[in-house]
Amino acid sequence: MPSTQAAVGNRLLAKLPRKDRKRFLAGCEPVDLPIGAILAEPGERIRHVYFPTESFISLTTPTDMGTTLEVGLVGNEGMLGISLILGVDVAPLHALVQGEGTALRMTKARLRRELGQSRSLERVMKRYLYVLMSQIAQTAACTHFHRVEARLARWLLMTHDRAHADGFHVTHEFLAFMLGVRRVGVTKAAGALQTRNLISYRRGDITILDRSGLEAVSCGCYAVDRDTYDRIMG
Amino acid sequence: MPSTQAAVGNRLLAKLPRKDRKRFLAGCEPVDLPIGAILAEPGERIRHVYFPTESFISLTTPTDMGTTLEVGLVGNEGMLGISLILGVDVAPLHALVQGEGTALRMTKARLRRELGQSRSLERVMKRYLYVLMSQIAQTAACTHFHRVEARLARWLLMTHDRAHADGFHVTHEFLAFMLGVRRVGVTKAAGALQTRNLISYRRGDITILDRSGLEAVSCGCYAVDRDTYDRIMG
DNA sequence: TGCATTCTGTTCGCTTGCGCACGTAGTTGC
DNA sequence: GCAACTACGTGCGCAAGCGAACAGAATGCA
Repeated sequence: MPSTQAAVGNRLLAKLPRKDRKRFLAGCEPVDLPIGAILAEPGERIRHVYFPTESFISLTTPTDMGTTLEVGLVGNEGMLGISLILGVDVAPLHALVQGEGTALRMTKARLRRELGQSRSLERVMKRYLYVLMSQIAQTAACTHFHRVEARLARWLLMTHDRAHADGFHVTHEFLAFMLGVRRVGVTKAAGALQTRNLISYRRGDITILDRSGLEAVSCGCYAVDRDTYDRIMG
Repeated sequence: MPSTQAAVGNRLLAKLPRKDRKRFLAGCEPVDLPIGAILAEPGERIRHVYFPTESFISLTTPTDMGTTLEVGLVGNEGMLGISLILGVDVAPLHALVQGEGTALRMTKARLRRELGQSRSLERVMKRYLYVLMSQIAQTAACTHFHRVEARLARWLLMTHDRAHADGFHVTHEFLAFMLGVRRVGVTKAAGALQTRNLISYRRGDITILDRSGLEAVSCGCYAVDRDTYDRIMG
């Protein structure tokens, strides 16, 4: 994939003016992110930032009892390592590759230099941080107030947006991990969605059949997130 | 209160170098924040930033069904309106004065100018944003996994830190609103804490009797937040 | 002093989700 | 072709929290 293509592949970078983008891309290294890879751990140093093109990444908070909750999802609409823009090179969250595929990667040092040279870059990254922060707050409320089925629907829609395909691989076990519930809870919720012909799945392969149906089942949180992104980034 | 005192009154501003702080304070206006005042609503324009000195402010996310969840708490260790540092003058969260008292206030325009003149100011604000973001993520997990009693204990500790007194005014009804649970749930949890002599309350007046006891009852989230603040800001 | 209001305590039946355990069907590997 | 493994389905009793309703106690105001 030529680098101009790759730029368009990440919607954040696509927003940069042509000249800035060209220089920025020259400092990026294309990488393939394998599923399950851990790109950041809370409290640990950040070495690179990642701009997913095909891949997507889950941001999770671990808790005392070993449970986990996904609080953010990063695909080609965003980036990983955004806290560098705040001058903090320590990761606040756990980052796990959830959908394998390509991404662009840049070193911390290089990013710092780029930020000094492009106001547009700084602007885009700042705005994205605002969106991400809003998403985390929304997730906090959603997780508390909404039922597993609605939350699952939201998760599927968010993932669908970032997966560039109607089907993707994810087991009930993994979903339970992300949603912070039991595997059985996911099995039930997913079964209900399948019965209504909104999705179909088979041994880890989930296919989205009816997006608008899912939106109806999901809580409003999905729409809120999307609107926030459009309002701030658009 | 003379302005140098007021500076020390807010721990964020206290971190500025003497010269920057002096100029910054000259641009601030001391205000009294009455309990219940709404200083920001999601989606609305931000006009001022606030640096609480005695007062403290709840950050909440409203949901579709009229319920609410507190995702952050701002006292003299922080500020309200931090999103301006990201170049977005639209409030992401609802801000409600929870403890009345003094604060310093600055207009959006003036803050913009100050940010252009003081790298220290920018640095401090950026780091605080990181802390706040971490706190929101932590709250997401806490709210989902921990029982009302533990969450209440955490809330009381956080508020105690910001109230500058062992006693403060808050009803079960209000607490329920913040924690996103029924009033009855708060009554039960608070009753349990009172039975163990950790707190005492009477018609809206809560007094903290045993901080370390509360820390034992609370989930680890309180300690996590405090440690993050110290690590990043200290 | 009396009445309305605010705040707290308690009860009842119900739903969601939990932990645990076991069953079953595809899939992989020797 | 059989064993081992992975992924999904189901059932059980249990606890937390919900919605609704009502009762009592403290306070404030007329």
